[in-house]
This record gives sequence, C-alpha cells and structure tokens, in this order.
Amino acid sequence: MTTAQGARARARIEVTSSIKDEARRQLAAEGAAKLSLRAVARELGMVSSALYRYFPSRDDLLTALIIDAYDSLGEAAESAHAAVADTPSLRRWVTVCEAVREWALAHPHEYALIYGSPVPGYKAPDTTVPAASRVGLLLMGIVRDAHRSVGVARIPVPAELRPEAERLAADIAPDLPAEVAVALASAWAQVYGLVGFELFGQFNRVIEDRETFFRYAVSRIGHEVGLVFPEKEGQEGKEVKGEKEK
Amino acid sequence: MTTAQGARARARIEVTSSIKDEARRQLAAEGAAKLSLRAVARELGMVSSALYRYFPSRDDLLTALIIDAYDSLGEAAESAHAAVADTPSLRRWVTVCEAVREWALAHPHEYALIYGSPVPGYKAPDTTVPAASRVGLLLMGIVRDAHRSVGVARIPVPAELRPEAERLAADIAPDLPAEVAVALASAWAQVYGLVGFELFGQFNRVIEDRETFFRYAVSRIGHEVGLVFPEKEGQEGKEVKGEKEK
DNA sequence: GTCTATAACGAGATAGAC
DNA sequence: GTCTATCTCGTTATAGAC
Repeated sequence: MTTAQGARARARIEVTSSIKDEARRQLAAEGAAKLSLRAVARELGMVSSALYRYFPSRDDLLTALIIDAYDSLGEAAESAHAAVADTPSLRRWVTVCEAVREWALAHPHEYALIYGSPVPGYKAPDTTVPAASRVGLLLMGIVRDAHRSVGVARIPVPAELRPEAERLAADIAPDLPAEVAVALASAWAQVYGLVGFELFGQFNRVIEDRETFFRYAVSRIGHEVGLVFPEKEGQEGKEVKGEKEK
Repeated sequence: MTTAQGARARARIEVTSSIKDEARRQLAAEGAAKLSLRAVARELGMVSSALYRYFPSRDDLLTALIIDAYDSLGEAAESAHAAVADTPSLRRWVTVCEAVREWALAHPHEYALIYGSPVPGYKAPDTTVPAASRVGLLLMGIVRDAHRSVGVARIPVPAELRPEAERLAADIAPDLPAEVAVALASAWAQVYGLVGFELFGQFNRVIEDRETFFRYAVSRIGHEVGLVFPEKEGQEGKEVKGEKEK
C-alpha cells in the first residue's frame, strides 16, 4: 500500500520535474511569452491534456518555474555565503553579490524570467514571495550582523524620505535603523542593475573585464550600506569617516 | 516634380509611422516576442506583403521601434536637462535620472524593449548604438562639466581594475580620469537597476513612496560619481557618520 | 519607379470531432 | 488519446495600378 503510493508519488515527482525541465529548455529557446503547454507535451511524447494533471494551467507552470528559479538563485547565494560566514561583512556582501552574478550568467533565461521584463498576461501570485525574498533576506542578514557588531555607517535620509524609511524598516527590517533599511533596498536594486546591464547586453563594447568591474562596483555599493573591512576602518579616505577602531 | 516627390515622401512617412504606431500597440498588448507583421498589416487594413516596402523584415521593424524608444527616452532626458543646465551638477544629475524614470513609467513596454530581457531570436544591429548612447553621453557630460569646474572626487580604483579603467576611459570618456569613468559606468547601471526594480514589480510591497525614494537613491549615486552641490564641497565627510555599539 | 494585391510555401499552433 | 481541418506566422514571387 504505502509502497504503491510511494511509487506513484515518486512517479509523479519525476514526471513533474521532466515537464519543468522541458519547459526550461523552451524558455531558453523561445522565451517565456511563447511557453506553450502543447509544445512541452509534444516534446515529452505526452498529450497536452495529460499535462493538466500536473499543472492546471500554463500560468501555474510558469509560476513553478519562477519559484524554482528564485530558489535556485537563493540557494546559490546562501551556499556561497556559508563559505565566508565568518569573514568581515564587506567580504560576505561581495561574495553573495558575485554568486548572484555567476548564477545569472549560468542561467540567463531564468534570470530574465524572474528579474527581466514581465511576461505579458501573467500575474505572479503571492506564493512566489518567500522564494523571491531569499537573496534580499540574506543581504539583510549581513547588514544586520555588521550593524550589531562593529556598527554600520548611518547616512541620514532627508526629511521627505523619513516617513517612508520608517515604514520600510518596520515592514521588512525591524532590527535595522531606518536609514540603513533604505540604503539596503536601494543597494539591492543597484546590484541588480549591474547584473542586468551585463546580462542584457548594455555593457557590450563598454565594459570588458566584467568580473573585476563587478567586484569593484558591488564593494562600493556594500560600502554605501555601511559595510567595511574592520581592519581597514579609518583608511577609507573621506568617503566614510567612521570611528577608528583597532 | 518636387511636389509629387514630396507627396510620395510624405505618404511614405505617414504609412511608416502608422505601422510603427500599430506595432507599438501590439508591443504593449502581447510583448515584443509576439510582434507579428501580419497582425500589424491586418489591423491597418493592408496586406502583409505590402509592409515589406517599409520594413524588409520583422526584425527591421523591431529595430526601428528600439531606435525610436531610445531616441524618445534620450529626448526626454535631454530636454529635462536643458531646463536645469545652469544649476549645480548634482541637481542636473538627479533631474536627468528623474526624467529617465518618468519616461519609463510612461512607456513601460518600450522601456522593457530596450532595457528588459532580450527578444528571443533578435540580435540588435549596430545602428542602434547612437540612439542607445544618448542618455549615457548626457550623464557623462554632467560629470565632465563637474570635473572641469569644481573638480569631482576621485575614488581610487584597485590595482586589478586599473587596466580596465584606463581602457574604458580611453574608449568612451577620453576627457575623464579613469576612476571617474568607471564610477560613471557603474552609476548608470545602478540607476537602471532602480528604475527596473520599480517598473518590473520588485518594489511591490517593499517601497511605497517610490518617487521620493528614487530621488534620494540617485542623488546618493550622483554623489558616488563625485557630484556635489558646490556649496557643500569639502563637507562630504560630514554626511557620513559611523556608529558603533560594543 | 513606387506601391499594393494575390497567391503560395513550409512551418507551426489550435480546436474539436472521433 | 488521436486525427484532421483550419487557423497562424514570416517570407517570397508575381502581376498589375499609379
């Protein structure tokens, strides 16, 4: 009984994942807008109606691919971070950003799916939110740790932004000062901009040594959210005047 | 003679632009991947083959739309800048960035066309480069002016990035120091990240007062390329206060 | 010379009857 | 599940109108 059920469940999981694999292949070839349940079925030697036992609609298949992509990116970022969890905050920040970039270069179509132009007619359901938040939460953890240990630079926000900053911090980063929460949100968007520019071709004929450029740019951004190498504190020139320690 | 030619030319321009108008409508409805010459022709009451007198292929139509979008964005940015051309560099920077954001919000599908995920199977020809460069050149002009008049802060780049920085400056910004050229390229990508995050929905449930947030974030980025309000020169360090708990 | 229309090709998607 | 009749698409060849 349980073995039969287990076998069925296993088979279901296997079919589900080959459907997603084929869908990802089509994503790479034709783009998300042209993802067609029928084509997936044909390629798998199934009939289109059979797919509906696994995914009730094309949008549900898309949603599954999106969640998988967010999770794959999140896992790449988290495991890269785990290897440097004991190092200074700026090093951890740069490492995570580099992992994001590398994942994006290795999975350009999935990156386009989650961070690129919206798919026409598709509206992502709230079920994508947890997976979508993983990298942001990871970066927030780095900044939080830095804030708790050595203290991060706080760049005062202008009065007009104060209410939004307070609300944002209360909403998503209750243990961070409002200024830092704002800096973090903006920093994450900026990192995404660097990755997007490279991936979508805007750096063609502009930036050649993209890895070095990226490492430098995200370390500047990390610096901007207040992260430093503790041993370098006080050497950063006039950009950041933190208390000297050491 | 001239009138007949003029009339023909006028008619040609008019038909060309109604083709592009209709194509833009379909872009908004279905996305660039599904742009179809036949559908455009049908909607205009023409026959598909007639379109080939105006655009030799579907890709050429796409290219025309892309160039138009870049030019429309470039013009929006340039005319916004013209209104504040005599103000301090940071104000000019922020104004141009805000114009970019506003154009993007007003033309989300065209923004997605030029800065979003690549259209599967389409390769942009070099003819798009001049239009694509307009905003970048405008921003570069602001930084150049600041560099010439009050001087901009130069943040030294690490040794590993030095060759790339020199190459980049020589290539695209011969009148800027290498460090500043690098900072500018990175800044432009970061501004794009902020706009993209907002436009593509990553700020949903995160940032509410997006206009204020954006103004603040891009002014920080402008600061990062060395722009300041002249009256604040020499006070940069004061903006940043380290904080420590221990 | 400049345009539009008709027809067709090969490839693919789709809806529905069976 | 299968098969078929009918759509779509980009593109080209051709013929004729202005």
